[in-house]
Amino acid sequence: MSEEARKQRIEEINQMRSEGIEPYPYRFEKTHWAGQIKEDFSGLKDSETREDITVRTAGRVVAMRNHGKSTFFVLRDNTDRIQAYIRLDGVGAKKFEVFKKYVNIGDFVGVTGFPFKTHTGEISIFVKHFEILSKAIRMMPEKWHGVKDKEIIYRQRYVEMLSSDEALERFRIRSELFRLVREFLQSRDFVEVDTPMLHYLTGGASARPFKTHINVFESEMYLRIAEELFLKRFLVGGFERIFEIGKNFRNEGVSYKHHPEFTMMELYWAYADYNDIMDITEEMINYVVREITGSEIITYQGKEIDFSRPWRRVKMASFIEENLGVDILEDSNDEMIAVLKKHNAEPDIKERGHLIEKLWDLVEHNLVNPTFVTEHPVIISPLSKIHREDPRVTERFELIISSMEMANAFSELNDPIEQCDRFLHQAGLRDIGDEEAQMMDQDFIRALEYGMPPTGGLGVGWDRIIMLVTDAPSIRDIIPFPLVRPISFDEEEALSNSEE
RNA sequence: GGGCCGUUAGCUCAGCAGGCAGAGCGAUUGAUUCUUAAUCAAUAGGUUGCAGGUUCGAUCCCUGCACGGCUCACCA
Repeated sequence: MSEEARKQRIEEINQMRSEGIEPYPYRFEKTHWAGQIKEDFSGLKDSETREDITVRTAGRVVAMRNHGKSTFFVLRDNTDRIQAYIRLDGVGAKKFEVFKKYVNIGDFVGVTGFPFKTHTGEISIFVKHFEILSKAIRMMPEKWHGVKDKEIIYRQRYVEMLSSDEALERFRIRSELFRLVREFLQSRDFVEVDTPMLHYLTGGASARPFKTHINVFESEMYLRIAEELFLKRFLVGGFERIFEIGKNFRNEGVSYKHHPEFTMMELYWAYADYNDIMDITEEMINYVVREITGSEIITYQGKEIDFSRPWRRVKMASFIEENLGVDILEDSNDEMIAVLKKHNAEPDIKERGHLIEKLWDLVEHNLVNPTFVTEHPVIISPLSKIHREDPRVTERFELIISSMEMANAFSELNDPIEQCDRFLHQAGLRDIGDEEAQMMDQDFIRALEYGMPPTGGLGVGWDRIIMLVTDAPSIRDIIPFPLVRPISFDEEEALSNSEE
């Protein structure tokens, strides 16, 4: 039937044109948003009209209640919904017929009229003129349950958005969050820069990259897994406070907190160290959360998360030792393997760094409130400076909230000789089959040889913060168009049903 | 990749110990000039995800596949 309904709509459109009505006109001038009208005229008394005022607004028709010679319908725009009231003696018999015949739920309509409040107290527009602005030929989802099918929600996000104010709000918050982050950083003299997404070498993180190929240079390329190494070249060049917000790509698993394409922000602050970065991270995330949710304490998936400062700080080695009784700084690999075996979490590669990462994974889920985990061993931190007081660890922290790693930061290693050694160690890992180990980047070393100021750097996975502030259970819920398994359009149409 | 669950009308969902496939919304037609999940009357709408098997007969039982969700593994 949907197919039949669609054909009927197409037939209607032809009919409209034959009557000289354009179903897809070019523009409409709004004087008010729906939300504005509600706000501006909230003071009206029931049944009060303001015929002296003319408002013009437009949106999608999301509800229609026909009464014969009058009709109530609801327009939804990007601010709110507003009720409109059209009646025969308001627009004339001819136009009223056009409305009844051609305006359906789902169409975009522009109206001109005056504001009034109904007997029952709803601010509405009394329609004097209306224009059909765009005809929809597919049927809208169910009006109060909306779309629940995850398949439609992820593959046809526009359908979720057009039928769910909550979905619209979720993505509005996403945008608002990045606006707040920029505002926060710009007010502290950080400059937004951008670096390439196509790399000949991957670095700055441990992850498997997506491979691609560039025809002009007949060379293999990778989509970036981090911004880090290019941003540091900015520091060599003379920038002192920079940040970049952009997509990174990691050719790895998908889970509620992992998505192959995600939005990362990196920030570099010359003459600062990881303690300064910890402070600014705390301040920035606390600010963003407060601005968006209005509170320092939020509920995420039924759990309370308290963002009030200062945040807890724990040393990685102490935290692991407290929870698992193994010392990642002093105990032997065999001792660590024994503990991992007990938890059935032995990694494939029995190299010390991997063992430490594995042990960490076992305890990470114990952290709900924002917690800085600090002083990571040197072996798993190839881009961090050695700790000024303990040569076994680095000046590094990760921020954990709700068992998710939200940020990673360190006093950036700027000693070119040592950086070269660290890369060599990573290269050794690649040789023993670690596809995630970093590649030697000789141009980056060369850049460091020209001198980079002491610098604190930070990476934040904002997608996950957005999950928290929107109470979204999965990262796919806050990425507007998440990656989905490809299926042919025919199959997809079979799912949403319709078509040819 | 493993385990569990799911896929029925455009949407949200029922259903059947194997026996002509249902409701609400939405759509169409009609009535209705203050409704708001409007109301009332009528109509249309389905290869029950796909392919096999068992059976007189399968939406239902079995197998395989596709897609999705959760979870474990993997992974910042």
